[in-house]
Amino acid sequence: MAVTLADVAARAGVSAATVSRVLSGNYPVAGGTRTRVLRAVEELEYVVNGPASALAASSSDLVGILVHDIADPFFGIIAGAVQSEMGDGDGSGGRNGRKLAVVCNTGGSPERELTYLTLLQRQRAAAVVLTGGAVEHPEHSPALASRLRRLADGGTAVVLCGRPPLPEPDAAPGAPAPVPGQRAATDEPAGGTEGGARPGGGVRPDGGIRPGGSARPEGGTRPDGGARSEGSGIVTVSFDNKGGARRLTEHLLALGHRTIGYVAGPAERTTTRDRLDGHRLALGAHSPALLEDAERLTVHGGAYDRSAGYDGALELLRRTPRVTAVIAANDTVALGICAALRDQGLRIPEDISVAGFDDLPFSADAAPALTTVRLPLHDAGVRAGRLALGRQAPPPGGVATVQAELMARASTAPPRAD
Amino acid sequence: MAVTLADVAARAGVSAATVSRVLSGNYPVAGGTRTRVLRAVEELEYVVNGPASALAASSSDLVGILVHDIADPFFGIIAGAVQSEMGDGDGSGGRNGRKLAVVCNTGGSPERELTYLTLLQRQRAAAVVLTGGAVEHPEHSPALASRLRRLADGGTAVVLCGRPPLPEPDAAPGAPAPVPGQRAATDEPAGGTEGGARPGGGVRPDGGIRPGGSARPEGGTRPDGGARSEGSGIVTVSFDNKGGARRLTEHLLALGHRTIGYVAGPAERTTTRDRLDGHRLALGAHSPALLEDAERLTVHGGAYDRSAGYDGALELLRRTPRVTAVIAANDTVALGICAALRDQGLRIPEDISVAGFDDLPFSADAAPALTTVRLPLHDAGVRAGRLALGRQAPPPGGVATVQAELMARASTAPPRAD
DNA sequence: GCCCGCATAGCAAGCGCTTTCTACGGGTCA
DNA sequence: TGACCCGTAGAAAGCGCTTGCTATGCGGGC
Repeated sequence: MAVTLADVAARAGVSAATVSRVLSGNYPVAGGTRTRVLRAVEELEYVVNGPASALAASSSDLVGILVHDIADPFFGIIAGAVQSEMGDGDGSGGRNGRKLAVVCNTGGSPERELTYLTLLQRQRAAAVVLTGGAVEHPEHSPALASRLRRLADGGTAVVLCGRPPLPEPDAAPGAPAPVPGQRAATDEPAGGTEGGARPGGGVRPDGGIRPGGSARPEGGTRPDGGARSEGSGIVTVSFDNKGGARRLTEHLLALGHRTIGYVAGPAERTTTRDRLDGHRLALGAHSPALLEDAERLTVHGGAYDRSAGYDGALELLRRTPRVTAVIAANDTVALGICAALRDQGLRIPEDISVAGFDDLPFSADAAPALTTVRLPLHDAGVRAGRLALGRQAPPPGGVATVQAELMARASTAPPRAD
Repeated sequence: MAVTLADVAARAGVSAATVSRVLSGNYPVAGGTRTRVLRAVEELEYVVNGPASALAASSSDLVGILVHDIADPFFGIIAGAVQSEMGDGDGSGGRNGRKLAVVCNTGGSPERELTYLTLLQRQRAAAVVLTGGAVEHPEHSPALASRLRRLADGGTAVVLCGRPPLPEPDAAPGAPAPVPGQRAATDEPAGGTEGGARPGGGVRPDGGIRPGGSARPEGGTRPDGGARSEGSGIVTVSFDNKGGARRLTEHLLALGHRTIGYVAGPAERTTTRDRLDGHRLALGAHSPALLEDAERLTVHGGAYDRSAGYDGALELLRRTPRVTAVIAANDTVALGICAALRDQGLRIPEDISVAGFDDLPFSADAAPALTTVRLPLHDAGVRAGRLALGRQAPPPGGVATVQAELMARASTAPPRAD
């Protein structure tokens, strides 16, 4: 670990400053000098000290990706896509060439989500991408929103992918503390402290002055500067869960189903709610009567996993043996449902239809191939990645919505005619 | 971002040093002072500056987990397990409480693997866990080994999970030649490597002073302290791919199959080779004649994914229409094989048996339920995580092997009697 | 009653890098 | 020919935190 900038400088016969400049490539350095430095770097196998560099530059090349369940391909696909955008897209090769995109597994726990966010904030991450539905909780949601805004204020790009945009920080603008109960601007000294503590006054390159409550992180010093522009600097790539769910249910209705079970995900997830909303929208549009039964035909699982589907299907069958179709919270749940149904001696789709959501890779291979709703997860991830890096202009209003497409396959068919 | 240690110190009416000590909890601080500091931290919503802290302490709480394909549950499960071990196991809440475990997606590319390793080295990561089979390449392997050893020398714990241990750094690969004296430490317990690697000698904070001695078992302030001991400080949790594959083939042989196709993974992965070895071992043990056919009955896919299975199965069928069973590189590939077979009008297992490997969650839900070999991925990940943090003593010889268990299910049956 | 030692807290010196600001040589424009 | 400017490189001041060493206050042993 010993080899430092100074070592390289000595070897190349230049000053540390020059080496630094060669490495970051944002300052003119004569060709010969550059070559000499590069060779010294090579010979000494010099590797920049990230922390030191981050400290001095008050920025880092860490990008955090938060996922609910890393073992779930849904998140894996998104995360992989985001990560694929982190390379040095501009081929500059400079220090800002490559970001260290890291994925953090929250396990669906709001606390861990917050913990990771703190860790990321501690590292002064360049960007944070939160994937998957948000957890709606009267206590957690405001805490999360406030932490995200604090991050954004600190210059970290925040992107939400697969969840609804943050609610407006209602009331009094100008204060970074958006949440009512949240210690109102108590510590507003922040600005003052800064000024006072620093004898050097205006030396601070970025945050130093920042007049008023301008939420916008500093302008050009740091690469991500210009791109984000919406109020909070928090952009969203949301999924059309509602529309997709609606189309799926319409498909089932069109096939003739009238008693449609629904094995939903955890009630507090926005994804769960949105999909359910879409489902009921379709039901209601078809006939109010159907809507009345909806409640009874809905079972909430504790997670988006296989066993939730298995158990949910059993419960559904117990409550309403005559269901002719079951919609799952997602494809994984659908697989569990299929298993349960088969164990009960029911054939799919002859005796009962099953539909999933997401169109994960394995869905087309299920037997029978699963009818589902395709979400362009990869594309969404790519987009989120670009947004995070400021390589793409944020969508108007800061929110982009990606569409969901019905994939009608073999697991759904008209109900038996008996 | 403005609030610094100094701000907190000012607010609490103490010095920055004291605040630092309260936060890291490795130095006696009077109760009242501690409370005051903690309150100030609370009020100012202070968040440590990671880079600064890492720079000063020359250590960080980053732990990198490298995976080939983040969208593949195989890796997701391992990574999730590793990550689950990163919490503050001792509940100390101190700075060393929580590590930022991040997963990096190499996409199976050796270059990206190296790139990530550099990035991690740059961050002075506390540990690095490499998961999944290694890529065997005359150029890449030495480069990787050398980089890993450099990491280890720099104090980063390196754990290999699911791949064979690093070969001995045998003589004379002229290159930036890794560490001459290093190997000697093999028989040397603990201290050797550690002490030698640190020119600064007594500077290391470790056991340093720690007055008061809050009887914490873990190796001192800095985690990796004494735990790793094998020569290079690189430990391995390897999978018994060979044994598992062997048992799987034996199962098929016992059922009566004699023409067994094999859709393998990319040829250069150690996982591929090991599984194939196990397969052929079983074949050879049964009858040399079978071994002769093995070559012709093996198809290599370009990846461990569904389409490799689909295409591989088709190719196999083309070459040898009379195969009665097909073994897949892993479960995902098996699914692709099943799809192809079904598309060809073959029934599983009546017409042809199919077996996978890994026993991923969806395998039990496939139709028919997939016969496969179960690898305790979660356990292995947990173990790797503990090893990485030095929370668990390294296994003798630095290598632990986890066993594979045959899961005979419905996708395999005796061959048709025609 | 004095001195020693212990428990606490502060001082200040860095950690390795970035980034002004300054220095300097040579070419250019009057 | 002299004042300037441009292109380069170096000196040095931090970035915010950790930690060895030092200072202070107090209780107890002789």
